[in-house]
Amino acid sequence: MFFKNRITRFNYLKMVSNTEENYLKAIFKISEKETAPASTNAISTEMHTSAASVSDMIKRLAEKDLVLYEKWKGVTLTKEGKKIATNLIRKHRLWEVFLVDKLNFSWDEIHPIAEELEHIKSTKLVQHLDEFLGFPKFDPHGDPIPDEHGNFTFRKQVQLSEFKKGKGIIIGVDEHSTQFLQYLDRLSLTLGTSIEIIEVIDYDGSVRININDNKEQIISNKVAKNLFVKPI
Amino acid sequence: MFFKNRITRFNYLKMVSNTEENYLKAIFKISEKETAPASTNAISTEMHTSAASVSDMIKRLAEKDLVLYEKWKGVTLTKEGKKIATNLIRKHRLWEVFLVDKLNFSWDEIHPIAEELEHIKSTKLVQHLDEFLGFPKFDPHGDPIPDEHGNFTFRKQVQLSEFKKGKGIIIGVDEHSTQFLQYLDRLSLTLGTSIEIIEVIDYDGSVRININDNKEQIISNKVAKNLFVKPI
DNA sequence: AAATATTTTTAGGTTAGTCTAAAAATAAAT
DNA sequence: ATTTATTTTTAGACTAACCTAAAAATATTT
Ligand SMILES: [Mn+2]
Ligand SMILES: [Mn+2]
Ligand SMILES: [Mn+2]
Ligand SMILES: [Mn+2]
Repeated sequence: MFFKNRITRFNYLKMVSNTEENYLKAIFKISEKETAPASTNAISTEMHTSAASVSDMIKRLAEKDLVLYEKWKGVTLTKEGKKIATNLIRKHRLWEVFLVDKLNFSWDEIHPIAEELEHIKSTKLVQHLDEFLGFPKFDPHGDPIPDEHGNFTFRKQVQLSEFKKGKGIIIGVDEHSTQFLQYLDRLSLTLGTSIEIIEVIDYDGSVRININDNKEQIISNKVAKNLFVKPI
Repeated sequence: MFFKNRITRFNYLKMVSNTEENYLKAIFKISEKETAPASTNAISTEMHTSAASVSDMIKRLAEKDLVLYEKWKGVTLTKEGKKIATNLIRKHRLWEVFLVDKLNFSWDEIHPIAEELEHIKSTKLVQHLDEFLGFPKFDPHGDPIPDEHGNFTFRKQVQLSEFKKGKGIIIGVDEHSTQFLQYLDRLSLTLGTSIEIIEVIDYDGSVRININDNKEQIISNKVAKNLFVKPI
């Protein structure tokens, strides 16, 4: 194959498959929670593949300078790898906004579709989509949408389970399963809902709350742990 | 692998890859122009793959009952294969409408993006997209968008090169290359433009036309062949 | 410190989708 | 009717992405 210029050749060599993108995203997500390098096992759990497959893939990614890898010592993303991962997350979350805001999907059914849409390659498409959506900073689950440079908007948020007293507004969820999100709908615990803590029950960590100043409700510790709240 | 019910098992067996979808679409397109079964060579040209690869793939598609195939005799789509192909075309053209109408792309840059988007699987997504776009019947190139049953809207159209006298409106193009479409933009020959034939030049089949009743222009026979016109 | 358990890597194999080269069948030309 | 050209199929090989089973390294218990 012949290349007219260095840039084309460079891009060709850096060509990344959908699968490789997914691995990079998995490593990024693991690195968000842990400071240590991502372990083979952690990646294999996230990707639902065998540890052997992960070892294989890690080598390919290291070969392409997308991760730093030393045998037995786990893996970290390079600048280039991180860029691909955050861009994938950016696309995923923008498409989720599109599905909810424009196509009237509900927040519990969008994730698997965005999982496909995130791999569409055109950068112009992403820019136009971003503009069409009004440059949203958060997705329908309250997760921040990185900008084109990979910078996330931070905001102070607390797990409801750690929120001992006072009022707050639900601004995010830490679990994205359909089951959990539909249960939240049933409890009217959607994003933007205001919550007041009435009582934290010592016995099991359940929380008695007042929703939108008009309905009292007890929610389990597990639910409380998966809700992010902004104190007001 | 264990299946709880017949339907799941059925769908699993009928699982079709992106590549298989692309082959089915190629066969469909060939069959639109020719009544005879699609030849291996025709498919290999359309798919930019070797004839050997096509022979291989054809066997797999026949195994899945998506095409009828007899060695040396070419291939035709089964009902099931045709359904997959038309659905793919439906998705492709709906996404093209989305890109132009909602994201302000121009008609010459949308095809390769739609080539990726057409493989997104959710049928609910297609329904919602269709509704969001106002149930369009034609895409930005004037090609008909099949409905969910695979039925195309037909309309009478003539190649401009066959249109000897009188007035008409441009309603479609037979070539979708960026180069051709950008050239049409330069000539102001976009969809909806009215055209009057002034003269057909015997020597090389060029056509002298009047565009929107205000500009005379000579266009080559090659351009005229690739423009579809509705007489008025 | 040894024994045991866990994690990670290697070895070897599979499938989808591609290729080139060569053989077989069909079509066209003499 | 032969010969020649074209088309199609087969044979054999390659890569990406997966797998299981076994070996090697590291971590945890006793
Ligand atoms: Mn998601
Ligand atoms: Mn999300
Ligand atoms: Mn197109
Ligand atoms: Mn089109």
